[in-house]
Amino acid sequence: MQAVSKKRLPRAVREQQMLDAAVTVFSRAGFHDASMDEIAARAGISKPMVYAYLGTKEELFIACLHREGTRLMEAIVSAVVPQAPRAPVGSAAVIGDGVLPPDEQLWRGLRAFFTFVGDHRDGWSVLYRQARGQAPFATELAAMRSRMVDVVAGLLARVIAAGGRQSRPADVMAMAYALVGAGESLADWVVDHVEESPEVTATRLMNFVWLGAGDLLRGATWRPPAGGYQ
Amino acid sequence: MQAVSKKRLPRAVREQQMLDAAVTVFSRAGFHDASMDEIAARAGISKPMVYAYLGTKEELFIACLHREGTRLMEAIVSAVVPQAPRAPVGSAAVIGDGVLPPDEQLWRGLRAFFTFVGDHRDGWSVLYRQARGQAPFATELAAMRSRMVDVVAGLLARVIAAGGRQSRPADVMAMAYALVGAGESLADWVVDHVEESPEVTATRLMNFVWLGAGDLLRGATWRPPAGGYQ
DNA sequence: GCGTAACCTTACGCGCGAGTAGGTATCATC
DNA sequence: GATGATACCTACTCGCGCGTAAGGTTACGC
Repeated sequence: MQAVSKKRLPRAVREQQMLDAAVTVFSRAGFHDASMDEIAARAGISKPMVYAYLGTKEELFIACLHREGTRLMEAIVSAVVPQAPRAPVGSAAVIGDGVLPPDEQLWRGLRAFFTFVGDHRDGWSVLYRQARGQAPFATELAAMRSRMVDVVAGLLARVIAAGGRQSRPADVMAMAYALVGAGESLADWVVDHVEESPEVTATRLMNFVWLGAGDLLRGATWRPPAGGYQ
Repeated sequence: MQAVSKKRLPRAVREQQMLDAAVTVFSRAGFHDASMDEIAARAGISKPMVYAYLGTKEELFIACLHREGTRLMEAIVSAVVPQAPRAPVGSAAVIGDGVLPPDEQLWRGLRAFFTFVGDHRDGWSVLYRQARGQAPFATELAAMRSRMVDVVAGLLARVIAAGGRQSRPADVMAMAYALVGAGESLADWVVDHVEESPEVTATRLMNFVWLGAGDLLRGATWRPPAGGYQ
């Protein structure tokens, strides 16, 4: 028999096991259709333990959200910033003063992002498919998302400044939103298409975005024909 | 008293009232936390009626999904195609043979899209915030989304062909995915920021996308530096 | 004016799953 | 080898809300 980990384990270890199980189950079933019993079973533990360590179902979900979100952020930041990051994760300053040229920063960020999604499909699902919508979590997620957007917007602003041009904050913000959205959408694509490599996906988006951004930053502007489209 | 619609109403009318109520409630509470009683109450009717007309909670939600999705599609198609559309909604052929130049088509589509979202915030929420994730609806939504992507991809392909260039389908598809994702993301922005006009948002995205696409279609390509980034 | 079909109601059954009470085994340590 | 603490369990309660049974009431055909 040699039972598999029938031993008692310290709290910290069990908590991670529970979170692993929870992420898996939540990502498959969604918040409501996931049962605490199933999560407990998959973690090789009984239900009251989950309540003792991680609290309510809602608190458990938020814990998942936090862990996965932090991991994602860390993966991206440590890819973009050459040395080990010292400043707190998510602060725009970390990236703002990086020594790498902006296009390389962007590409590294994208590659890290798609790599993370490819390696943590379940985590990604929990974050961006489940948390959307459900009232208590939406705000939590929105906060994380807006950290992402700020980082990207900071990067774009820096590119623009480097080109010696002016830019209205609202425009930069919109660009950042669009870029983040494009990334999320392609991430979904990556989740469902195992064969696509993160590198290729990152390069594709980089092309799409950078060349667009390039033109914009050089001052080019598309606009409706003078008469307006009806 | 002159009771407000205490009268009996024909089925078709009641069904629409129920769907209106359902969309509102679902969008606020999410699928699971919405109660059939509340939906019935808001529709000014009692619960068994809902079951009699629209069936199960799940079926009701799908009905909402269909109605809102169809409306969105129709809004876009009828904006892009000059005359009243005759071909079935969502078929790529409707757009493929349009007489308008591609940039105008794209801009009209985007404007119609953001206008719809601005005017039907609840409907949009139901579609893209709730249906994501929940197993039974995800496929339903994915189908609609992929119709959108196909339409956009068709448009892009047409642009490329018009420029006399070749393109690999996978690249076009990825571009379409990115564009749709960017649109969705900006749509969320629009939902939460009432002050932003659909026109402005559409123009912003158009700039971002078209200038990017323009470069790409002219054969420009961004690529990592020869040595590769580490 | 009467049958009948469609509209609409009140009032309930019942399963499912979140959360808990209360108890047992193992470890650490002195 | 007692004492405390921490890891862990079985077996329950209980509320919530989906879905329905059974019965009233209005409109319309003839």
